[in-house]
Amino acid sequence: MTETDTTTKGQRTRTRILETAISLFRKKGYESTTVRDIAQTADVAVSNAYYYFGSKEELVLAFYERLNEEQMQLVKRSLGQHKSLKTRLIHTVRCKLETLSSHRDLCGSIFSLAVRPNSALSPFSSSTKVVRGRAISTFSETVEGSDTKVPEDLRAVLPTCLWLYYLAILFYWLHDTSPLQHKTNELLEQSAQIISVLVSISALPVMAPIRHSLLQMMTHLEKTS
Amino acid sequence: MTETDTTTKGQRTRTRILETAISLFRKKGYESTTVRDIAQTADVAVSNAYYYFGSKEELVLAFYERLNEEQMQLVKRSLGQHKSLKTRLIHTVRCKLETLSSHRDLCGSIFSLAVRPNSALSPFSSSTKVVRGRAISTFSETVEGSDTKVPEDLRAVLPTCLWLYYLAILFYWLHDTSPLQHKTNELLEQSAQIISVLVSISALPVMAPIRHSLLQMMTHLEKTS
DNA sequence: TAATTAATTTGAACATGCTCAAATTTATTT
DNA sequence: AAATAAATTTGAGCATGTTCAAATTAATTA
Repeated sequence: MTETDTTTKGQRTRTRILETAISLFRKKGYESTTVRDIAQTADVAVSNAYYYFGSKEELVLAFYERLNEEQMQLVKRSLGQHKSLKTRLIHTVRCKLETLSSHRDLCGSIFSLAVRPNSALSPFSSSTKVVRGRAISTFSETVEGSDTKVPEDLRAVLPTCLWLYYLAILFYWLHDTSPLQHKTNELLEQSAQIISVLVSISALPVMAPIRHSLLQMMTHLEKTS
Repeated sequence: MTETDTTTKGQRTRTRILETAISLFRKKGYESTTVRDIAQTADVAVSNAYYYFGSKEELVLAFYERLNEEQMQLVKRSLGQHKSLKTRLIHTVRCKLETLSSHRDLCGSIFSLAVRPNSALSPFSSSTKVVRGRAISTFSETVEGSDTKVPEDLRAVLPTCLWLYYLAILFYWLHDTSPLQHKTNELLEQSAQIISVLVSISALPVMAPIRHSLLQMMTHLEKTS
């Protein structure tokens, strides 16, 4: 505790516990990392860990937020290399999965927790509003910077749609047992192709009713959740 | 144990445990129903329950299968009343949700379990292959009986697509806190509209590449999982 | 500085999913 | 029927997430 260290003892303990937890999660995964493990490694009583974090879930949420930051940075680093919506979308999703790739089982656990209604981790809950907003904004960039012409009205809802699309891919990826998850890769390329073609032709007269329905649906959904 | 009862003692115990479990799940939900609860109510030692069911999860899987049966019957009862793909799809999904409506929290728990990779409950795992197949076949009927013209090639993959679509709606429904889940209903109607229009125009030349991509994607996906 | 309040830490438990070796019951063989 | 094998049942106990009252330490007040 030097002179310049204005942090309180509790804050330091908290940080130590969190860092220990993340490190152990990285090393051994979620299930295999015991709260007792964490406490012992952080040189602290189990109940002390619970003084700072209400549950093991809360600990993993912190890790999740950190992964999110990594994802966004990795996406940004080389998104500019791609011009078409298709390749940009593939790049974005691929980067995101890349970030998660060394923690697949951990992500599975998080996803499972997040999917439970009333969970604080739920991607639709208000407690993840900030993180969700940032995630969606990533897809805004993916859309905005592309040379694919996107109808004005569609532009407003497309990022959210793509974020939902990403969640679906993520879900598939979590369950993909093929070597190196190559099946997810194929799914990604095929589906990105479909999406980009759909967006391209969305300006055609035949697509007008669909575009209209989609807009109505999305705006309605965003009203509350 | 009458003369006509050819069941073995074990079979009867197994059934008793299962029925007890389902009844308790219905009454108190998944989390609040303890294996000890089940065993005690079924007049059996905890370890005896584990002799018949490898885990609590396995018990809930049986419940899930039963709900599935109820769903299918409810769908069939009045599917014939609807002709267009759109109304048939809405009817099918609505019936399925209806069956689950009195067990929303339970379904949330099941869904959360099911979503976890390596889970026996996973909708993609081989242990749910039978149930999954039946669920998809329901959507086959939904498609087959409609007066909407579906291109031959699309017909092969559409049921699976609709089943995936149903899972998405189900997910939304689980998180829908609006009164009587009316938002889910709106989502259902809008999205069913979009799907039916997409299917209708899928035969048009503009849609050829998309249809082709979709087919390739779906057949590739179905190869293993 | 002494007293008091607040923040932090701890060890001892609890609840629940699950396992296992041993006991008991049922079925089969000789 | 006796002996043996197989199926069923049990109680005791483990592992892990979690809680809590009490102890200890740090900060504040009188």
